[in-house]
Amino acid sequence: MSGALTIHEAAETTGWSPRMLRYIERIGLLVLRRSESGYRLYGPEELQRLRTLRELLAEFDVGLTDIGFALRMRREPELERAVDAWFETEPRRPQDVPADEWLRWEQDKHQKLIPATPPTLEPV
Amino acid sequence: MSGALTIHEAAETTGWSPRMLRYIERIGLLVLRRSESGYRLYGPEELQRLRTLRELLAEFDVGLTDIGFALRMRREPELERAVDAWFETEPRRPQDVPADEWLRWEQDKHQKLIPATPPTLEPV
DNA sequence: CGAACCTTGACAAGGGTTTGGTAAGGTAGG
DNA sequence: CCTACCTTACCAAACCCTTGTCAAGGTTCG
Repeated sequence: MSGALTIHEAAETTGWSPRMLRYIERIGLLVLRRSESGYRLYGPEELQRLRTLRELLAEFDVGLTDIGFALRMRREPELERAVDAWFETEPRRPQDVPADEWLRWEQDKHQKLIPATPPTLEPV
Repeated sequence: MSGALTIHEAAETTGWSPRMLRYIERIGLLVLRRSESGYRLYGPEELQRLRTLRELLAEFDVGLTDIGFALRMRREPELERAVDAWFETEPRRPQDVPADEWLRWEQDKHQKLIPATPPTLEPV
């Protein structure tokens, strides 16, 4: 086999395990070409996306299912519209929420889960 | 208390349990006013959003955490940008990728391919 | 005052997610 | 032909999400 990498080679250069590479394909985050005999083929584009995905998850402390949901919203415009509509109904104005209360919530939320990344949030 | 409902009353008219109403607030999906003594106050807008949220989850079979992630993307533009960027199939230039990898890719470009299975998936 | 609310915090059970491992069988290439 | 890879399918441990419930204490109001 020449050219594209097989799953173990892809695992080495991307930092994912072969098991996770199959999982990532299974949840729809990456569509892979297959060789005639059914082997997954990882080209440079796929490898780069896998590396970027890794950084994305680490940097923002999100999970694969989160990205899976983002994908679902992109694929299902109805879903995206429904979610957008839900967020836009009756936007609560900032002065409705005391600033210190809001800050306290965000601190609590992150102090257990995300030690590394500070929220950097703006009052909407 | 000026017309707003307390948590048990809100639970009855929205179909959520009091426990879940607190949970929904905790994950940031709803910001509630509080009475002087700290009681959560549910006004007509909150009640409507809670009903809509219920329908949203049921209709599309998504979870509260999914909506929580959508909320995070709205609050953290960096995250949204990163996710959007990942989904873009960016045009791949050779310098994005190690030279030998690119070479192997070029050599393999015309290999016969088996189309990937459509990304619609059953749960594992 | 006392009943019936409310608050936060904690424990827990059931189910889904994540990730690895292993097994049975097909494929690639020296 | 042999070895090392690949495939799918299943079992499993560790974790997280969902949801209920209970405890200790504050509030409302008859």
